[in-house]
Amino acid sequence: MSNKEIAKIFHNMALYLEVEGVIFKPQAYERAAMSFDVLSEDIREIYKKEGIKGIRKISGVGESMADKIVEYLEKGKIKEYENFKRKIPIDIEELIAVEGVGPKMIKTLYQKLKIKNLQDLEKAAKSGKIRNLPKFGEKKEQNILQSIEFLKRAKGRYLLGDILPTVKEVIIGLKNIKDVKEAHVVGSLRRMKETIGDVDVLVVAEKPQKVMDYFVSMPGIEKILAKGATKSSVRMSAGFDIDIRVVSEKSYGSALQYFSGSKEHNIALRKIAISKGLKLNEYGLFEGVKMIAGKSEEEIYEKLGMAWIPAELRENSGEIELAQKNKLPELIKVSDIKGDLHVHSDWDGGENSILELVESAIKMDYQYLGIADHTKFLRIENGLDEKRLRERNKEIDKLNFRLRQGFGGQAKFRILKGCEANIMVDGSIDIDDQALKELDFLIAGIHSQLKMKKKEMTSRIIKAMQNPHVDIISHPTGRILQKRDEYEMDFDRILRVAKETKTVLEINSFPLRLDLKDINIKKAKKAGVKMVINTDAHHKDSLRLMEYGVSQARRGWAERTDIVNCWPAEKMLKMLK
DNA sequence: GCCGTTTTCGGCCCGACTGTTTTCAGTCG
Repeated sequence: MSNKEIAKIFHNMALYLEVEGVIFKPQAYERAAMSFDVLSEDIREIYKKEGIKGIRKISGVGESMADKIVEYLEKGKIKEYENFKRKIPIDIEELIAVEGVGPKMIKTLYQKLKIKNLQDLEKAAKSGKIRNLPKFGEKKEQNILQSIEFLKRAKGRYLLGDILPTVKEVIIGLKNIKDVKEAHVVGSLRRMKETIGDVDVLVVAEKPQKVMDYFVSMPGIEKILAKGATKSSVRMSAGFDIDIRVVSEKSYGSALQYFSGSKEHNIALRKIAISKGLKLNEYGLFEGVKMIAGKSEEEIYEKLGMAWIPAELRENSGEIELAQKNKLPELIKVSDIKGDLHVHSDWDGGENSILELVESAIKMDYQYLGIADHTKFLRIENGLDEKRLRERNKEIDKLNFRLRQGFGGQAKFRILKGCEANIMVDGSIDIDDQALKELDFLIAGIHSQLKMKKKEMTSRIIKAMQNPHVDIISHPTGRILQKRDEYEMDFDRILRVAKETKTVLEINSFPLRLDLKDINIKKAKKAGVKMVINTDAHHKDSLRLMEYGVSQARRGWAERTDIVNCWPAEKMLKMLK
């Protein structure tokens, strides 16, 4: 997919321009990069079909950017971008990832201390050179070091949401090869972990050579790391590695099982095998030298005396014991989702009109869509005040009326009136009670003052949950993957109050958030707290991100009873305050 | 560099917070 590559180049162009101190252009490039990111059609295909005219139609792309895209598609590089890289030989992406460091600081750091990358920055900070720079001080130096520590922990891992779309295409490509019988992703990606180290793919094929030839010549490859007869490895231009292995049909199940992990799960399984006088490895399940299972995963788990276990559960955290008793949870699926309750329209900072969002939701077979625009505190997102909120509600009423007519008078699809209000420092909500009463549901979330002490932050959220209008807490722990940790808070206490006040906690599907995370979902389920899986989409195409939230819910053992947007609309609305 | 129900030029989401200042620049969302 060329979209991600082009988005990245434009994003980097924006960064270079910002370091240069150019005004307005960076935002233009950033906006275009975001368009590419959410575009459902491949830019290369658009160009093939409609030429440069089609490119110009992409939102935020004008004459100059369209030329640059064509230049990239035809020649593989953009001259102006290459010039930037030469002129400013800094790893801006790496440095900007440090929280508290922005374009201006990067410029100063380069000019005064020749800092080009994270390593240089850490060295300078550790030797106390940063504090003496103008506008810098000891505190800033400390913050930089702290932030670098966080980044280091995340290094070498990639977001599930960045990897999965590419790997899905790889699997489709492999399955298209004649005589390929099976192709499946394994490893942490199959278990849908929120971040992935590298990708492993398993293939069954008559002629492994053909598979290897195809694999090392796929689009999007940066370099071939190894090419063998049945095992190869490539690095994608997005940075991550994909390993492929061709296995025999009779060992496919055991190879799937073995390479899917987790390590802990597999160790536990092998111990069970030993206790039954058997041996389990990637080639099969053996009784002495006789292979008694291996073709499918199901037969391996069966012979080990348990039910087949969904990959998301394989962490050796109780799933094996339940599988032995045949009492595994019935995990939710994407197809169980009946609607999305956290979608931003163009009434706030979203990209699409309510109607456009609704059309996408209907295509996804949803029964309802909850519009949750920001409220007035978030000026940057053009948050709604009481007056504009009412105007928006009127539009929703009109659309609902039209929808009923379209469905012959039946309410087959409905738009729900909501908003994502802000939880202020004292736990209050940034908008009038009267306006809140007119909504179908209210989400409240924290968007400022993230660094409060544990006790204060806990009380702040608790106070919000005790508000009789607050139905849902959005992205409850506030983490941003690979950037910042959860807020300091007493999560167990928050769960108790959520249960008491019947407040629903959100599982935010945005790939950078995935908040609640798997462990917290499991805790919430255990505490009897209900959850909702939302996308937080700011664009109609982002409604598809639902898959990521569902995957984390599955990792957290969630069943249909735990997730309110798996319920029919009426039942869900009755549950909300 | 993009965009247009104030249209081919002149705008461009903007307030809060932090750390460093002694009146504000830089970052964040």
